Amino acid sequence: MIFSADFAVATDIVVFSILNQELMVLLVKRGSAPFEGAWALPGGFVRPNEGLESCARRELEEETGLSDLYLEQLYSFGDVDRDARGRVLSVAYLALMRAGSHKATAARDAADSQWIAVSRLPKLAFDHDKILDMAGNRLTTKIKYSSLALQLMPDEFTLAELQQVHEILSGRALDKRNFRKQVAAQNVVIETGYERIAGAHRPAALYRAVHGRDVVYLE
Amino acid sequence: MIFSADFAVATDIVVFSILNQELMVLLVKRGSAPFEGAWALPGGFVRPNEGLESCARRELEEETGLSDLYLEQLYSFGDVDRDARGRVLSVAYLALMRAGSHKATAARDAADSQWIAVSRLPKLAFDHDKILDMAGNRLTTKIKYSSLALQLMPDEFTLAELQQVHEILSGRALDKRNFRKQVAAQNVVIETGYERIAGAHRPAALYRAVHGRDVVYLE
DNA sequence: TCTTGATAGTGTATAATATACACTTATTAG
DNA sequence: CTAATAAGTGTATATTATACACTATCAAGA
Repeated sequence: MIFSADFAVATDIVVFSILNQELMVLLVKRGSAPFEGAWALPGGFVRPNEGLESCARRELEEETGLSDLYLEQLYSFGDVDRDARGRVLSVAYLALMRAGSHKATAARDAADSQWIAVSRLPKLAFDHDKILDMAGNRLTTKIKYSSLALQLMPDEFTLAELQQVHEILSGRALDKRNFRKQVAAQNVVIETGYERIAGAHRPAALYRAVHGRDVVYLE
Repeated sequence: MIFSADFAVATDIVVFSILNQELMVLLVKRGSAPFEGAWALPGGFVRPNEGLESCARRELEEETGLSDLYLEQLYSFGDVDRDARGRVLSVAYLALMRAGSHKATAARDAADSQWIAVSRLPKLAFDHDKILDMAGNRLTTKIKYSSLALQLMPDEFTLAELQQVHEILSGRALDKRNFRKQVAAQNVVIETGYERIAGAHRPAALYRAVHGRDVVYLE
């Protein structure tokens, strides 16, 4: 070996989801030092024969019971002193969970994993504040030029629900008619033909993502 | 140590520059196995007490004699089999060199480093083709919504020169008057007050980047 | 010194896109 | 059958993007 192999490599995952009109992130409570008892991003060390994204998916499944999420690589954090135990490089991932599948979180050691509103975050372990901040920025900027927001929606959804998600992420109210015109022009959703009847009012048409779980870029 | 520390971490740098109206990338010829004699991206292993970006800058200086470039992290490549010698994670960086400083490249072991036109690339070592491809995409998309292209310009430049760079990167001709209106509206360049006299024609006003070596995002 | 050739520099009209804005429709509950 | 609630729709205006052609300044050379 002509090179030194003395890094540990980990993945950390920032999982966002919308719950009760709020942007939530999934955190785990650390069970051991360092930062024992503190909140941290789910994640863990990459195994010798495991790819980076595979590691992220496995750690998510193990620590939080979640599987089958949208996942994209975010950034790598490799400051010399970011982990007191040694030299640890973390490859951070941004993950999005479809609304309505929150029950899965209750699986396994769920007592130690919890959805927390991004607007009410505790101080996190390691440099996880920085990672989460970068993930939030990626999310809010990328919804403007891609179909990323659809990854937060259930398989079928109404346009009013999609608009709400955009409003939560952009932090401002959107005009209903203009929003619908834009969505129609983007060709990323299509009517399923079914309707949702939900109360004493006109039923809403249901839509689904044209490109399934792929993210497309809008011209 | 409660975790396995058996990764080698490297940085690889995709340095772009414009030379004679062409987009060029700086490659080095490998002097040892694996891929001995093949072209590769400059880069090398991160030292125990060295940050990722510091490593990228040091390797660039050592292998190509270049310093003081614009640098941004691109993506991390960690496939299990990407290096036959062992498990190597590479953090790739995108670097841009200001035009007119090419002489620096002739320094040191320059025989083994060379600017090659992106349109006439050889097959590269490792997964460096993939890395270079991703860097090219980042560059060409990002110039549309940021002041990134200014990092390819010398300290002082004319608007015609800036337009040429945009035309090379976007691959299409731009209208002179519209280009100048856009540039003026972006507030990222300012006249220096000097002119460049270059031949039997009206001299061109010289401009410089308002934000120096920082990249700003255009609304 | 006058003509030619070369690049710098400038404005306007039209098309396309984005924004602001209010009423009608379908349904359930009482 | 009336009231309440959310779904669904179009148009006029403002803003932004595009297409397009001539004048200005200089150096070289006749």
